[in-house]
Amino acid sequence: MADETQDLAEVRTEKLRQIEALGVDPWGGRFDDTAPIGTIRQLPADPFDDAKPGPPVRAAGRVVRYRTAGKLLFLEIWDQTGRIQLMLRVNKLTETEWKVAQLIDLGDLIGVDGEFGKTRTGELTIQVEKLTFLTKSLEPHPKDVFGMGDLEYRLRHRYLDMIYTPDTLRRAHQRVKIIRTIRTYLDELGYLEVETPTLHAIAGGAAARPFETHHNALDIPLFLRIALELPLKRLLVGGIEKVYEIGRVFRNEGISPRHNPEFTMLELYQAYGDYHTMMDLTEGLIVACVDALGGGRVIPFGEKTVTLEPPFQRAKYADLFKEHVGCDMHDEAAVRAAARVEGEFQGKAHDVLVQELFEDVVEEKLVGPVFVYDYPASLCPLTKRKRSDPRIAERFELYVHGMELANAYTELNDPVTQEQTFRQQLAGLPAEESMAKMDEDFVRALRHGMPPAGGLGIGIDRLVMLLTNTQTIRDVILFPLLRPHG
RNA sequence: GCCCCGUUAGCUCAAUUGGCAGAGCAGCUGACUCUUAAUCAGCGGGUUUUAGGUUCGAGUCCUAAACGGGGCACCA
Repeated sequence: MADETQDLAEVRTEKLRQIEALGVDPWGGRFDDTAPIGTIRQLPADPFDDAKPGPPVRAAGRVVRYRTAGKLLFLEIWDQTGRIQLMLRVNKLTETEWKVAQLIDLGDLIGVDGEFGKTRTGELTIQVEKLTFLTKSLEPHPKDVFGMGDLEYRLRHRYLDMIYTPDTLRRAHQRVKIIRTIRTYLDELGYLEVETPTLHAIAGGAAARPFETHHNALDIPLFLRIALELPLKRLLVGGIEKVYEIGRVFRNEGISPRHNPEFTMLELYQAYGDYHTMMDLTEGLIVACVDALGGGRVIPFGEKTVTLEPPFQRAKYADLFKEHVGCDMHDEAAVRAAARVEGEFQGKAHDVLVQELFEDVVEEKLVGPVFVYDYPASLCPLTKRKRSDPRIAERFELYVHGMELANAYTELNDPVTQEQTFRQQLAGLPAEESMAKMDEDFVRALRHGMPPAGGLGIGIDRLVMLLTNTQTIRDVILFPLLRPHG
């Protein structure tokens, strides 16, 4: 049959026809009451002995190895809890089952009933008494065992990556565990989880280019949200005193190991709190996540190590600036001089230069975890100013190894100041780059009285990167954005 | 948007100075009732990402494009 050149997929299609010809459905069906392979492997295993059969088991999974030995056939099947070897013997199966077994390819899905035990060489094995074919794989799978090398191939075939790169599936499970831990933690503190719109008439709450779309019936432009902030604050006005949302936000910007155009944010707001409230909460939340993963509080991150042991360091922005840049952040002449040394563009507003110096000079030195607090006010249009120093906003960011993990404010609840900062362009920037867009409806909400509050945002993807020792955001998002490819 | 690098069999990778496009795994045929990265014997498998160019001759050199990676810009 194969004396002609045949595509690998054609060979599989031919086997599919042969399975059908044996009266077996190659696409399978309901197969109940299987045990996870990981559970089966925990059962007591004795060498096979027909006089003393081992425990009966039923399993299903994907065939990842196939070895023939004459009238014996060894397979391994995989499910997300593990792998196990199957032993098929010609005299234990029906003629049809044995013929079907000869037509199995790597990647096919099968179900088995049999006896659990050990082979002579000690391998945990199911000796198969009944073989149920569940699904034919018509495409060849990448080779097993050595893993997959090409990142593009892995990303474009994530389902294969999940099967053949164990870390990929492990990270997907850890991500779920982290998010579930966050929900449980906040729920127990009395926070109410809500869902707010992803389609916004004004893309506010952050400074980022939005994705644009259009609603046909209303004939209006709409934007995918770039932040969760403004709807959640309206809920504070409405009386939900502790509120949070975990949701997707969209920013029409560059892609990098730390940026995906759509990513998952946690934002939460607590009435009558402030940014110090949020520091304590952030610390508790992250430690709860670390503990949930069960790998201890000292975790590897790339070549480095992170110690997530509370209390985290807390450092004033101005002090760090003074320490690493070498001058007072409020000293305009000195800041300009320092900026010149760093090659920063002159003519920018003072606070912009301060922030650029901070990002260029200070950030990389922050090992963390460290709460950096008290930011230059003009960079923070949604943040309350310090009563004692209006140049300073009550904001913190949490840094770990130069990565921003969390961002929090004492929320600005003064509608007059809010309207001013919305109208005020950040000096030196054109209108479309303004940090915040005028949202009159939001200001109106504030005018009805928003309680003083603390607010917090955490980039979930980056948190998962940190806690799962992953160096690229593409590997904590199952389907990161790629350019479509034939 | 800019700069640098990569793309060879289903998968992972070789190919010297520009000189016959190869290996392992996977696949196919056969042997084998305890294998396990099985083994043994044999057989197939390629528009070297694409389109041009230079050359007697291009996987290799040149130009452009596609896709990807890293960096920059953007990302308060």
